[in-house]
Amino acid sequence: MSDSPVHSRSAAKPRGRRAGVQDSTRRAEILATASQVFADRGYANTSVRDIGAECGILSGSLYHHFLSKDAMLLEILERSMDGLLVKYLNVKVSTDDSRARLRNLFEVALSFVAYEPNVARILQNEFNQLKHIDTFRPLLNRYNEIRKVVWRDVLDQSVEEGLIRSDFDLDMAYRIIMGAVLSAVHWLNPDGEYSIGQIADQYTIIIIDGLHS
Amino acid sequence: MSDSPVHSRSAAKPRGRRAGVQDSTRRAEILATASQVFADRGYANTSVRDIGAECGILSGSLYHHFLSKDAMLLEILERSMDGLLVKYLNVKVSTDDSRARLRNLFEVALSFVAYEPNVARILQNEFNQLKHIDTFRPLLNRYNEIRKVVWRDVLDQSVEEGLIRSDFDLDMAYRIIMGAVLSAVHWLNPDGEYSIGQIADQYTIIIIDGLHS
DNA sequence: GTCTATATCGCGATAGAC
DNA sequence: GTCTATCGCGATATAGAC
Repeated sequence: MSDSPVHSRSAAKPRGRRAGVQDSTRRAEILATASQVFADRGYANTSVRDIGAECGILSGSLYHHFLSKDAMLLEILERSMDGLLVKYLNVKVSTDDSRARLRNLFEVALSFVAYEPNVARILQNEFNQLKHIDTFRPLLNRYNEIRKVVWRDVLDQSVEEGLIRSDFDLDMAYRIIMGAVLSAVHWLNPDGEYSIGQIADQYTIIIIDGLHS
Repeated sequence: MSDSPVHSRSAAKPRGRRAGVQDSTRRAEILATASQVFADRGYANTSVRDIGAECGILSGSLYHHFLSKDAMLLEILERSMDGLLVKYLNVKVSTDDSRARLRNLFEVALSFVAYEPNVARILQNEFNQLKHIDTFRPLLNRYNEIRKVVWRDVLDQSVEEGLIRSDFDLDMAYRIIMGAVLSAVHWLNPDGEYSIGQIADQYTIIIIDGLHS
């Protein structure tokens, strides 16, 4: 591709990385800062000037690293969702007991909320609008895989293995559960009164056993 | 009407209402349309030109009815939250049985989501940013009253009356429950497979009895 | 009550110097 | 890799004719 005339020219540049090769340093720093600002103010309310200011550079300089504001958000969300999917799948194949499997799913989800709160907040607040925009459609595949291959599959397993009653609409159960889990973005604090593991236990209790005395 | 000359001038205007007296007609129509657009595209992504277009008028004409775009959103949310609070309080004082009281709270909340979906979606997507903006602070009072006077009080009652186990952190229970209920904005359809009452029953089952078989 | 016309501002993005 | 400078556009809001 591009222009190497004879043999040469070939090793002249770690630049021209706009396509997607990662710096792993400055690029990642900027994305981390941008995540925070997007989460705090909302994507539409955040200007590239805001992001630049938080990074200590001017807005124009951001375009050396990224093609557009949209591209920044897309990269932030894609990376995080990929990591989340891997952790989910790991739990799915490595946990035998039905109740423990569900509990560990809770723990993965809650850890995501606790340790990538900015991404979690962006997804909670904006995903339902982003998913209709062409640029962000790649996120929908990941979302659907998490929904179907991870959660819905595990819920089906739980019915088969006798943990969950068979007369409850599992699509509704899934929606209620995900709503309960994702809403933790509004209050979960990794340094709070309870550990993530303890909170996963509480979710397991309320969802499987119920609150009755 | 307008200008009948003789006795006249005294009854010349239902206008000059900018302060807050309600038309109940055009004003309400515009607010209903605006709610829809705000919910669909997000508040920050909606221009006053968009709202005008959906109403069949030009953006400048909106300022005859409202002081600003912010004022439109505030009025939409205040009205709805006031109505919701009234319905909640009615359930609280009129239901004796502990389990039924909780179920009826679910039904009020789910009806709100089903029949005022635009407001519910706006609140779900934007409340956490709006609550930090001075203009929208009046909403926080209503939110806190719903949280404390309605839900938290009823949960306390439920423990006292023996419905709910006493070893569960009720603040966490409240947050989990509200997350589960509000997430219904993403899927609840009043003409869907289940009635609102049936869905309230399902919520009661999953929260009180649990999903175990 | 709506339209015409416009003021004023901040946005995303670009080009080229350094 | 960042800055200087700026383009072109669309945003909220206003003033006054009709």
